[in-house]
Amino acid sequence: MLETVTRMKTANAREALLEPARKADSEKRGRKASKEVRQLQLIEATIDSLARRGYSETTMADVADGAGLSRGIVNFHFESKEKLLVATLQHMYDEYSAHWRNALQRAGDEPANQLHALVCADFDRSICNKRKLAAWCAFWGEAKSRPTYQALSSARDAVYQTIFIDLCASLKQSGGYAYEPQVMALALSAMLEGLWLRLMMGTEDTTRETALQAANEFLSVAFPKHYPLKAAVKP
Amino acid sequence: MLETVTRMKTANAREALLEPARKADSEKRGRKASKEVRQLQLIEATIDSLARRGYSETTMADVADGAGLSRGIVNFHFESKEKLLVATLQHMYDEYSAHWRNALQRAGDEPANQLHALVCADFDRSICNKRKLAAWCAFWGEAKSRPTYQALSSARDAVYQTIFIDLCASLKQSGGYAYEPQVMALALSAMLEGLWLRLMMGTEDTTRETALQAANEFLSVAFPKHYPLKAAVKP
DNA sequence: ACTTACTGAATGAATGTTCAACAAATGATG
DNA sequence: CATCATTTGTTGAACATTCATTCAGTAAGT
Repeated sequence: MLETVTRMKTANAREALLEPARKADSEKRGRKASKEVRQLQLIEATIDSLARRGYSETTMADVADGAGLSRGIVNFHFESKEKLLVATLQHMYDEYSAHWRNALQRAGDEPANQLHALVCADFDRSICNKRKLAAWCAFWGEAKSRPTYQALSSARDAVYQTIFIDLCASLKQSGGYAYEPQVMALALSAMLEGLWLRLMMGTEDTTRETALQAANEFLSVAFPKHYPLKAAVKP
Repeated sequence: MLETVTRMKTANAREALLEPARKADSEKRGRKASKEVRQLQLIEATIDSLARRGYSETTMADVADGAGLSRGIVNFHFESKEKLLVATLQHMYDEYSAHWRNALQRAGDEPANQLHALVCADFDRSICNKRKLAAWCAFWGEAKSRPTYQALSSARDAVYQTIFIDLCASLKQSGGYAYEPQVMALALSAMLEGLWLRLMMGTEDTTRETALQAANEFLSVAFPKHYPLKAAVKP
């Protein structure tokens, strides 16, 4: 009605699966697509809305419009707004989790490389961009008063923290440092989150590059034997 | 205008300031109180509501109830909900700003002492408590999509950051360190914000004491000549 | 008497949810 | 293969609720 209706077959559905966030305004409002595709599509539209308007201004209508679908659609695929938001948070959590686990695996067995890989992973474009950071922050703002969000909202959860502590302990032993691993791991992970917050706020003095630079500087002063200080960056 | 609200000093105002969250159902709903007292009272009730229910669930009715006043009261003292929230954020900003400026002034002329004082100030009970942190985070979650909040929402603003950079530069010179002051200042201030975020989330592994400990550990590894590593202590 | 602070019911706008109707895919049947 | 039946996905209007705002009225202070 709003747009011309075109027949959409399985080929198009597959295409939509590969490009779920596309703005394609032509075929989307068509007919069928697999349940998973539609849900993904709605979740992406939710992230968009969160990033654009913030948590409190994100409405079902805006999500539906953003996906190019009708108003009632969200309640069909997700039971309620609340459940849509939980699913969205879960999706972001899964994505983030998979990302750092993958980075860790590719880093080999050397603890110093592993820690560096984790730090770098945090500032990867696929994870660390305005849209996603804004969505994360929208959830953070509500997490304290919503038990359901709390568990998922700290992207860097207990497992992540444990790995950080273990890595710090390894480096301490091999480098002969004096600090307490738990304390250093807390300082490090807190700094990473703080840099995210800075990036999200969008003060122009902090970019993804300078944030990564600051994180590396931290590694250099905390673990000088493993990350010798020199110019790792360019202007 | 908004600043004058937070800067009032009648006897009644001070009394209300000391016991802002009081439930007193007897005298409050009574009749008169100075305009400033009422506004302060409503701002405190707003912080309560933000901390208890989060930004999106904070309603005018809840604020009015929390203050023990009638429904229409907020629109009388503040023109709208939006303006109430801006005034609340401004109030928190002023308070935070005054706090670290005061700490800086008391620290004397030694840069090392000044930096340490700023770090400690961040974890002072009067500033760093569940209620206030939750309110900060509520605003952070909305800041990106609200220009009005953006300027005020980064409690540690441009001035603060400049002071950090200058202090890092001073310490670099007197200690002969190799880092770039800007980068180190960013790492440090980001870590402080990240620790706040942790505290706010309320994961039980992070307390005000362990957060301060982590911050001091950072100072020790970044500026070893100025903060020799040993028992990190509290004020 | 006059001003100022305050009340609380009324109002209207915004928004999440429901649902009856509809359309597309799939399956069944001859 | 054509036709009908059933299931599944989708729509959009109607509904109910929540909530910010308004305002006429009231009471306290001066």
